[in-house]
Formats: sequence, structure tokens, C-alpha cells
Amino acid sequence: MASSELKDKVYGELSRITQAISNPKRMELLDLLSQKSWSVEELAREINMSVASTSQHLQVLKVARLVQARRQGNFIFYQVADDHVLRLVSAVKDLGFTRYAEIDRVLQDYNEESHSLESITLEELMKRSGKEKIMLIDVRPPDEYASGHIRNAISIPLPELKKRFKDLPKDKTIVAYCRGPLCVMAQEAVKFLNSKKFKAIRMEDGYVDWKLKQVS
Amino acid sequence: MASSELKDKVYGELSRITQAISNPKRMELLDLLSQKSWSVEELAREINMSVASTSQHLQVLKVARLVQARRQGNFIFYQVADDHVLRLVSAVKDLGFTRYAEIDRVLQDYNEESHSLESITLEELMKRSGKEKIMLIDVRPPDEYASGHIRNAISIPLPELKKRFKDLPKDKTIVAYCRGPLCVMAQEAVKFLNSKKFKAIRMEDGYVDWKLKQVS
DNA sequence: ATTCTATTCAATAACTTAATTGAATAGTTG
DNA sequence: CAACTATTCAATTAAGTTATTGAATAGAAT
Repeated sequence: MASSELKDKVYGELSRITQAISNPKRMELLDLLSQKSWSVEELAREINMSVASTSQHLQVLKVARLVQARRQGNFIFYQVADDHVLRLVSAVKDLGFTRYAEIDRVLQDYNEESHSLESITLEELMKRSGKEKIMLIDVRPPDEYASGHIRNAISIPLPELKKRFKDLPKDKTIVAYCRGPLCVMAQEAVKFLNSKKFKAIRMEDGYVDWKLKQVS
Repeated sequence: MASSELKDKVYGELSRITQAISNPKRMELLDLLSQKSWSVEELAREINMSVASTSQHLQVLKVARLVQARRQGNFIFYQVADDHVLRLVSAVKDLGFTRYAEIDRVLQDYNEESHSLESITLEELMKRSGKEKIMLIDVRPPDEYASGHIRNAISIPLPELKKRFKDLPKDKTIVAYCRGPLCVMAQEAVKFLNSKKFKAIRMEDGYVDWKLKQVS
């Protein structure tokens, strides 16, 4: 085989990956799958698409070996294949968020308040949690917490916050996180807690960001 | 704007990136551009494609803001926009190499000897260079060395090795690197040096891998 | 065994992407 | 400023991608 054929073969294989993530709906699927396993039906509802189309997109991701399927009862649950996939999705999002002012503008328009809320990054959290009293709460749905969460975070799903906020300490800073910057749950939690005179701040990074920092 | 429109907008923007890298030739271009700036003509020759087609691919990458163009004399030189792009390309390659046995097989078929050569990783190099006497040589063309190289590496382009090998020390381990695992230059260098009774080994990681480890 | 249900498959039509060609352009060089 | 040259543009054709629909399937549940 000539050298150019060799290169074509290699980049052809690599483009099986990039081809698979080239579609907006498939990026959305991968982003959802980064949090937990989902059935096809759930995913279809979440991304606003017919079950058949969703299934086809999942097939594409499966053939590229970015996701895996397993049956559980009547349902088939999909999940990301491994951390390399998380890293790839994360690299795309990092690039996108730093690059495209459009995304930020869209998000800001959607929720003016969100940007006025105090927020910290994962790194700041790490530093500060050594020095001061901080309580980290994960406000995502319980199944997502169960399938992985930041160490020492406790689960208080957003809908439960109104019942459980009284148990929270007033002398600690409460840091709330959810799926990531695109998710509004942590923001809602912080607004609510602040209205109840807690010292609450948001962290935009999510579990996946934390997880990826652990290994390296 | 409804929440679903918002999401569509966000993932639509992200897919401008993934769409741009979805093509094998464009992946190859990005990989080349990771090493240094290239003119359209040079790139066209390297990827075996007409200048017009190459230019069109570069336009796509430029619109997605993955690369930048600047004029220099009669030529227009392209370069990657920033480190986020390097990280993205690197994430794709990492995933590809670990995932697709096909790639490895293709490479192995192409050069049986390459896999029998002793080689080390970047991390091993870092560790060992504290303890033993190691000389690191960069065997890429001089312009690539000039546009960035691993700290403390000295430049000995492969074609010059036959003239200059006599100046190399026999009491140190010589580690040679080039563009990365797909590149054969370091391998050639190691084979040559070993035949001259030097203790030479290859490192498959390249400058880009090193650079990306510096920041994080 | 039969029913039920989540998922997948197949066919289609609208749309997008890609390589090729030859012409146009913009900017440098003499 | 005229000639030159690297790059880009535009038009075309072929190939690939996507959403939609309705039918098929595979496996679990009863």
C-alpha cells in the first residue's frame, strides 16, 4: 500500500468519528448520554424528535462505537462508550463556548438573571473547599446523581429543595451544580436559596467536567 | 424563545464545529496545520488534492473559525486558530487510535519493523530524563522545529542525520521524535542510529502532545 | 403461546456536501 | 502599471445525509 493510500485509510477511519458527531441532534444526544443511561423513548422526548429518527441517530453513534446499547426489560438503554467520548464532547463544547459569542448571547437573552448570579468554577471550588466551610449540592434528578456525582456532593433534586432547604446550614457557603452551563437547575436552586437568606452560589461546571479532571 | 429553540440554537452552533471536522481531508489538513503554517499550494500537494479543492476545504475550516489565514508575499499561509483546536483534534485522534484496531493494523502492515523498535511515551521520557542522561532530538524539517518544539530538544532534520550523527554522544540515550505516531521520520532516525551503535529509542508522541500537556 | 411494546428497518423525497473544471480576482513583483 | 501567480469563486454533476412514514421485529410479559 502506498503512503497516500495509508493516510487516506487512517483519516478515513478518524472521520468515522467526526462524521458521527457532525449532526446537531447527535451532539445533543451525546451530551445527554454524558449524564446517565437513557432509553430511546426518553431521549426522543428530550430532543423533540420521533422515536424512529432518534433510533437512527443512535445507530449512527453505535456504529462509530461512541455509544453502547444494553437491554433492560422492554427498554434498550444507551450509554456513552467510555471517557474518551466524554473528552471529545467536552473538547467540542469548550471550543464552541469560547469561540462563538452567539451561544453566549443566546443563553444570556434567554435568562437575563443567570449572568448576574454569583458563580464559581470547579477549580475555585477545589481551592476554597480546603479553606472555608462549603456544602456542595447536586440538584439534578436522583438517577443522574446515582449514575455519578462529584465527590462529597449531596443530592437534593430541585423539586425537593422546597421541602428540604430547612436542613441546610446557614453558616456554610452552599454551592449548587447541575448538568453544566446549559442547564438551569442549579441557577433556580441558587435563586431560591438566596431568597431564603442562605449564602448560595452556582458552579457552572458539572459532574462530567469534574470526572475528566480526576484521571489526568 | 422557547427552551427547545434555545437548545437547537446551541447545538446548531456546536455542530458548525463538528460539521467542519467531519470530512477526512479536513481532518488531515488540521493535523498538518497542527505542526506549522502552510500555504495552500503546499497543503494541496501534501494531501494529494487540487489546489481549488484544498482551498474550498480551507474555507470551510475558516468559516468555522478553526483556522486563520494570513498573507505573506504571494502566498497565503494557514494556521490553526488556537490551542482549543489542537485539543479537539487530539481528542479525535486519541479516540480513534484506541478504538479502531483497523488503524493500528493498517499502520503495522505498512511497516512491520516499526513495532519492533523500542519506544517510550512522553510521560516516561519526563520521568527518565530526571534520572539518566538523555538527549532529545527533533528530526522534523527545520521550519516545523522553528514553529515550536519540545523544550530542550535539539533539531537534527532526518536528511542531515547522516552528516551529523558523529557529533552525538554514545554515553547518552538518544530519544528521537517527529510529528507523531503516523510519522515515520523518528523511526528512520532510530534505525539508522542503532545501526551505528548508538543507544537510540523512539518517542511516538510529538510536539503537539507535549504542548497540550504544558498548559493543563 | 399469544399479546404487547419498544425499537429498528426500509423506502422515499428534500436537502446538503464534495470534486472537478475553468474563469475571475487580488495582490505582489519587476 | 503591466505581467504574473497564488488563491478563490461559480457552476455543474455525482454522491451522501436527513426526517418522515409505516411496516417489521425481537424480546418481555401475561
